[in-house]
Amino acid sequence: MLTKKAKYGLKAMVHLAGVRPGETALVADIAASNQIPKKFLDAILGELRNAGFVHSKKGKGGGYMLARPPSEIGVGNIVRALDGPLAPIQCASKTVYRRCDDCTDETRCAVRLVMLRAREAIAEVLDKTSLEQMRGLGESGDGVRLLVGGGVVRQAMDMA
Amino acid sequence: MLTKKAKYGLKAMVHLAGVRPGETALVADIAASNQIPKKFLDAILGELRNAGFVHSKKGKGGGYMLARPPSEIGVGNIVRALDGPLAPIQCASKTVYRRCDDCTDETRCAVRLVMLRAREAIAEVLDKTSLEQMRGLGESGDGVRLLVGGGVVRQAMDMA
DNA sequence: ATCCTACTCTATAAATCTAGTCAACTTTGT
DNA sequence: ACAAAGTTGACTAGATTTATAGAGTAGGAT
Ligand code: FES
Ligand code: FES
Repeated sequence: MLTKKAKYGLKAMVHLAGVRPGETALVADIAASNQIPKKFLDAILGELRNAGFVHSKKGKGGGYMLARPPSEIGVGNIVRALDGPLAPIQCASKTVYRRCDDCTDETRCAVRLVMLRAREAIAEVLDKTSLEQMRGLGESGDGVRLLVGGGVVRQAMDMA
Repeated sequence: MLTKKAKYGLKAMVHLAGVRPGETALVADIAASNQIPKKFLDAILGELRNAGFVHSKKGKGGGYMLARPPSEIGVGNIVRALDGPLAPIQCASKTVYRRCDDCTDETRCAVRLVMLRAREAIAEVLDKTSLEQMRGLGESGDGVRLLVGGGVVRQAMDMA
């Protein structure tokens, strides 16, 4: 189960992907727009900054902005930065593998082998979806239309 | 991330799938074989019993046994019983859907739409794998060939 | 009767989620 | 140069869930 930290982080990133490039968004605004506890979002954006996903600027006119264009940011990596490995279990992770103390033969552990497949399935979805594509999902009329490639889409709008 | 409860539960179920039909396995034995804290496993098997996956018998010669043949038990349902919905986020669950308080328009929420796809991918793996098949994974020599005791099923394993 | 086994209840340590307070930095007005 | 206001950042703290341990209770076999 995704933690609220990751959920809020993703919502914030989607929000940031919606501001015009070069401009910043205030934590207070992001929090209000998405109904996220402000102080929690503070900490989350701090982690995303340390992980290199966003840049921050203090003082008047400050705020947060994406560090790279949203088409180059993978959803899976955002989740990894906030919630750790995608794999349901650490011994099935490819990025942050860690042995299970309680399994003697990892290569024949049924649980691990099933979860490896699950990890593959999750990564297939999350790592092949860019932040831009994810944002596009929410923009499309009724969520049925899929978008292809990284090229895209409508750029207008941002809620007031 | 799968909790340890589910991980231990799955290991216990695999163990139970390995005893001869009609016979029982002791909690102490399952715990020792799989290096699971006994008292925790006690509670886990209790939940699995309440969920109807296993039967228990007290007294000498007692223990636990599967309630149905392992080929009729889906791995996804075991996980659901212990850790709740497979979906990374509740609003993306099909079995235990619950609205997000913090999202105004659920049908256009980018986070939900992505997680809906993730849920689909996870369910595809976990719901189409039976306990028997999962156990078979651990039995096979190196994960490429897999034979299942009883009715032999050959199953190609894509990735590694 | 007594042994074996599942079951229940209570308790402790860690992680998660949320709020509050104050400190550090950056721009702007004078 | 200086003060003030706007903004992120860091530190503490309480409520809730997760993971584990201990002691003891209840039910069944011989
Ligand atoms: S090796 Fe990780 S669950 Fe068995
Ligand atoms: S509706 Fe659940 S995350 Fe938006």
